[in-house]
Amino acid sequence: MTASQEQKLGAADIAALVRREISKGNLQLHDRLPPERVLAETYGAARGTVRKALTRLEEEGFVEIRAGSGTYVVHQPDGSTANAIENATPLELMDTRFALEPHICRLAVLHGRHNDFDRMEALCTRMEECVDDPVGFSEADTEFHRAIVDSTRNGLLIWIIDQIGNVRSADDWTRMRHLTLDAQTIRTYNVQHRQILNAIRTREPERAANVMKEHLETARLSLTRASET
Amino acid sequence: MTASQEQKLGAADIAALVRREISKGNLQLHDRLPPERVLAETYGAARGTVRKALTRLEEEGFVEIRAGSGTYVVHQPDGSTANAIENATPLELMDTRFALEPHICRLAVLHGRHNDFDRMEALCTRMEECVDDPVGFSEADTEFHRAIVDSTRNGLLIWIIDQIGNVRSADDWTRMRHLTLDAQTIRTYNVQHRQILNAIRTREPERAANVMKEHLETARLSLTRASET
DNA sequence: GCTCCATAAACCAATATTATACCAAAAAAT
DNA sequence: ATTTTTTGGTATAATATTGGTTTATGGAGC
Repeated sequence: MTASQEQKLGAADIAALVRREISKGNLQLHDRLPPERVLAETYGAARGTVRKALTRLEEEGFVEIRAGSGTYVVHQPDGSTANAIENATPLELMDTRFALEPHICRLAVLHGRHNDFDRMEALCTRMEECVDDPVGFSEADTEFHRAIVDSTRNGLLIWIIDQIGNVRSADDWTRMRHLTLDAQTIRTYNVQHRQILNAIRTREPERAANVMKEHLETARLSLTRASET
Repeated sequence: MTASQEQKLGAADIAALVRREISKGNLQLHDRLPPERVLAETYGAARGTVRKALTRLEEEGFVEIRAGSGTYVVHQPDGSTANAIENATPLELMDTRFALEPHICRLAVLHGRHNDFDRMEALCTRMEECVDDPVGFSEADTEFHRAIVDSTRNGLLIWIIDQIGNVRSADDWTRMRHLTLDAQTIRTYNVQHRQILNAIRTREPERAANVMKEHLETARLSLTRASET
């Protein structure tokens, strides 16, 4: 398969390698790949072989070969953010949150500042006023988790949570969610939110992470309960 | 490894370079780029070639060429995705991996199948053959972590790790990384990779997660050590 | 034997690049 | 205002690069 050492590379192998470079992003859209004669040398193959590989890639729609000019990349490696996110199932989402949010709490303990905590505090009170308003609660809830990740000052994490937030607001998905949001559940969530905030405020990373885990566990339970209905 | 070493740069190459400077933010909206004659010299090409590149970029809507005045940037790089990722610092990246990968190991224990493990196994051996080849090791390493997340069958997580992989392959960032990859470090990594694989194979979620944490801790250490240089 | 595939070399045709010169629009200096 | 400088716009002929094609050769597997 992957000929690691100095094996002979066939046309198919070379095609695979180049195809991979493209999906990997090393070769981007509109890039011109090296001349056939150069490729031949770097892959240790004859020009004819490289040529076969490229012709095949052209048929597959990865590249475009222009005589006298060169071979160019014509393929967006399905960067469609939308797709991976739109198609995410509620369970996939829960697993992802399980991975991210407890550790985010630890980081919030490390990097959070007073005004971050004030913002969370405000959101807690707002949620407590929404015991009978699932929609309002849901908005505040999203913002609360967003506030936590904001306090980490980690742009990458913030961006990821942001993207995930787009899933949470997907249509049928929110509908499902609201089913699970009776007053009792909201009250439980509120208690947990307070616990999370306190743990972060008192700078206890592990406790913060654990409380977040419990919180997510609760959320997962009401989810699976709802989907059994 | 774009074909941009000491080769002669063609119009397409120059267009690609400028396009990237724009997406990256080094050239911002309404900035004027250097005169064609200067660009020609800096890129080591004739003016006509630079000209072709710029004309093409104008057609693509990246720049606007005004006779007698100059060439100006007219393009907002799709802020959301590219920016958060391109601008991520190594430390932000480490924190993010700390959040994700241990839990991903747990999920791999739950959902992984035999052929997943076989793939990881193959990558382990490949890495062990790369003790003196940092570049080859680095590739295999990325693919190993990718294999783990693949085995979770969680499209959302796979997508996230994929995005993060793009950071890892950013230019100056890889350069920094290779500095830290002496043979000794690679050997340490290899041991840890084996431990991770074994823990997943024997279906021990917590042990898998913990070994992954250790692994990341090691990586973070060699990173901070490198940046103090 | 045969076929399939890869190699190597040579040559052709399409395109790109270079180097140079000069023009026209805009900006800057006077 | 006018001149000067800078900048893009255009043209051209020589040269270099690149894909396209053909041919002859050799090896691996059937």
